[in-house]
Amino acid sequence: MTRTRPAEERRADLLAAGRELFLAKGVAATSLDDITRAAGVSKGLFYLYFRAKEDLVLALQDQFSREFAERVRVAAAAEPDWPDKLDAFVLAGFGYYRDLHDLHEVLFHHVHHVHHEHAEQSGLSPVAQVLHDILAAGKAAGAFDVADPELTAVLCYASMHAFDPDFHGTTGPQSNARLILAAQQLFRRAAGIE
Amino acid sequence: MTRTRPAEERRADLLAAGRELFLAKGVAATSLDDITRAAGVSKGLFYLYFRAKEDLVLALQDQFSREFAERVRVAAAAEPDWPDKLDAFVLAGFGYYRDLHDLHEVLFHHVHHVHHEHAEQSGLSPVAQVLHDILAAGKAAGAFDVADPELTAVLCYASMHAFDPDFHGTTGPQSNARLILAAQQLFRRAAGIE
Amino acid sequence: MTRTRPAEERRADLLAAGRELFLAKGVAATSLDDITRAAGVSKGLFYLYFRAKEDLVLALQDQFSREFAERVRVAAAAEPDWPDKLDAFVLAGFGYYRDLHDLHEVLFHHVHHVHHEHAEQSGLSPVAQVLHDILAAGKAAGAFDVADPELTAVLCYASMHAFDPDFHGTTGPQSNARLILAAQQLFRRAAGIE
Amino acid sequence: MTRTRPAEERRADLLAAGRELFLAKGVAATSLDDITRAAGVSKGLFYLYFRAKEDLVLALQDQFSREFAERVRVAAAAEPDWPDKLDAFVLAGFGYYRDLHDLHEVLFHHVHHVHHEHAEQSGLSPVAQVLHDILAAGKAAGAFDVADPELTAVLCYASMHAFDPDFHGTTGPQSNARLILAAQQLFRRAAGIE
DNA sequence: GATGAATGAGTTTTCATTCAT
DNA sequence: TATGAATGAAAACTCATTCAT
Repeated sequence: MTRTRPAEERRADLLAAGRELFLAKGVAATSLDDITRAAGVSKGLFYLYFRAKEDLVLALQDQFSREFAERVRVAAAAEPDWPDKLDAFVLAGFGYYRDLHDLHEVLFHHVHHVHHEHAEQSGLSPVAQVLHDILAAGKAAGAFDVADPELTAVLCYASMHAFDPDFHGTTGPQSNARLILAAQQLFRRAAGIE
Repeated sequence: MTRTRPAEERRADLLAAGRELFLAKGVAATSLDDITRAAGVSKGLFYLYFRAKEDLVLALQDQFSREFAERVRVAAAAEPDWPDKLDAFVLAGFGYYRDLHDLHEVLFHHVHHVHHEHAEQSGLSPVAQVLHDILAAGKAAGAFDVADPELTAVLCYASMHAFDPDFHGTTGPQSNARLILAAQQLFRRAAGIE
Repeated sequence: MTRTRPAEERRADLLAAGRELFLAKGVAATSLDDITRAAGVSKGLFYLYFRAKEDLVLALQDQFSREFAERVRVAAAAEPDWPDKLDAFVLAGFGYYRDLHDLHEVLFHHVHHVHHEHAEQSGLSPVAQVLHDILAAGKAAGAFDVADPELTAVLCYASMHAFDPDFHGTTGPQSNARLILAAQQLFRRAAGIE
Repeated sequence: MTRTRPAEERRADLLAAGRELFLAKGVAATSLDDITRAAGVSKGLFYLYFRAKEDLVLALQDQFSREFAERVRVAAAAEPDWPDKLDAFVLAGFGYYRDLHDLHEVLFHHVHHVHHEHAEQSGLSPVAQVLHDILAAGKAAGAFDVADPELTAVLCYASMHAFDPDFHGTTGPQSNARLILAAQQLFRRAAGIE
């Protein structure tokens, strides 16, 4: 079983295994043994692709942030009207967040004092940035009325933590629908419409 | 130094030592040796008060949630007018969240699968419950206009994650003021006033 | 088998186990597992007495140097006449060196560039120092004729490396006698007598 | 870069790389990766020329001993008079020993039980053999007076360990001169002259 | 001949937990 | 009640060696 695979795929295998296991058991509780066993490779191979366990976490963080921001950006961009952009943002965010919130928590909070998650550029998380762009553009277009688009974007983004099933108490399909409606109302009201 | 102290105080000593150390170094990086040394007791004594290290974490989680909810409840109750209740809630929450967010992170995210943080009772976190009570009461009194007080409370509570200095990009006193104002506007709009 | 033993004895057990194993297999080839198994203790206990494997090596180095120097000093001091002092020094050194030369090699040369074995005080090894004291005193007493007692002591001490059975080719009891005689002749001639 | 080079050169490259790295970092701390990278070849190729890492060490030990013995032999042979032969032997030995002592240590002491350094032939190290030849020939010629030329050669050779800068305490050019003089006096006296 | 991706046993070290005193 | 010496199962990481290409 010493088959040589393309480096790209090996790396992807390890990322996938890490993602799955970190999600299931948390970063600290997942050993390198777990990861390499799940990826079907030897322990030594891991160190050919990552210098340490922490490197894998970092790579997954990067992957996560890019994916999430791209999803909500595309969903909002597909709508021509401003209120619809907000609703689409919420809906897309709900889907992604629901699926991956746990991964987010697990990836970004496993080490204390190291989660400067979005310390780059304007200091905004990629997702908050997308929402900010929408709010600012809508305000400039005269469609929205919001005093502080930047921090309102941050607050609304934070409110999406509530999409985490562990966060709010209720479950079931109709509960999802209620949550989306409540969030859409919140976002629209935050934008000063309705 | 085999002094017998009241059990209550022993327990409090250990809780205090754990709180301090978990905050400073994270749960995983804090050993029982650290905790018992800081509390000035032997390692064996720890197991007379807690069944495992995890028990201490659970006890601190409980302590944390109760304190936080009580603070915002009292702050809101002190205001007679409904909009002021919301503003007071936000202000008190901001102060508490800012101070203790690190502790929260450290306590609730150190191990996955354990942060069913508020899975008891109605499923609502104590803090979200307080906000829900305000929204529902205000709605019943005809002061608020909100479609889904429960989930709106959950969403607004979640938006307080943005109080985490690591979460939003900006810092400084005037940034704090902006954040509070933006949150108060959001909460009021969520309640259908303004 | 969780018997509590006096710390002194535990430490001595570990030192003895390390000495034996290092001698038998070398420092690098001896694992902590080997050491603790030989000492009949758990791996964890080792770290209650030494901070790392290297600490054990250092402790053994110290033990070794003190013992060796003391032996030859006492042997030489027991003889009143100067030539006899030299012979006694050689004889005692032969016995000790024979037994422990391997240990010496293993302890002092296992790490490159760290063996500043006798960098203290006058820069002389304790053993060379003893020989130097004899040569210098004998010279002062008019019994010896040696131009450079210090470096001659160092050279003679170094010549004792030949006591290592691996160093010279021959073996057997009569070979030992020959080696001692040759060394005693060398030392006396070095001292300018005979 | 799959250039086929003459086997001799490949082998020499690997020996050179090993010599350099072992000297710089010690045998244990030098990985095969280091060696093959330094030699500019693949890891697999190494095993075409040596059966194991240990083989490389053995080959270097051999190289070392032959070189050293040849140097002192030539130096002594160039002198017609017997006392001068001894002095020349010491001088050449000093130079070589000083330069390469570190390499010697690193090669011969990295693993215990392998340094039967000169267990072949007559059991004498090549260097001790050269000195023995000088002493025996000088004795036969009536120039030297020494009871046991063989073991005296071994002892004198061993005394050259003192040429190791780490062995004796003092340093500096005048210290070197003193050491050489002391050694020459010792050798001449060992040979029964002066 | 030559490569280098892959292996996996082995290493040092940590620490939650137990239990004889 | 209270102690702290002792345990031993894990963890992260290394590296000599192999072998399909």
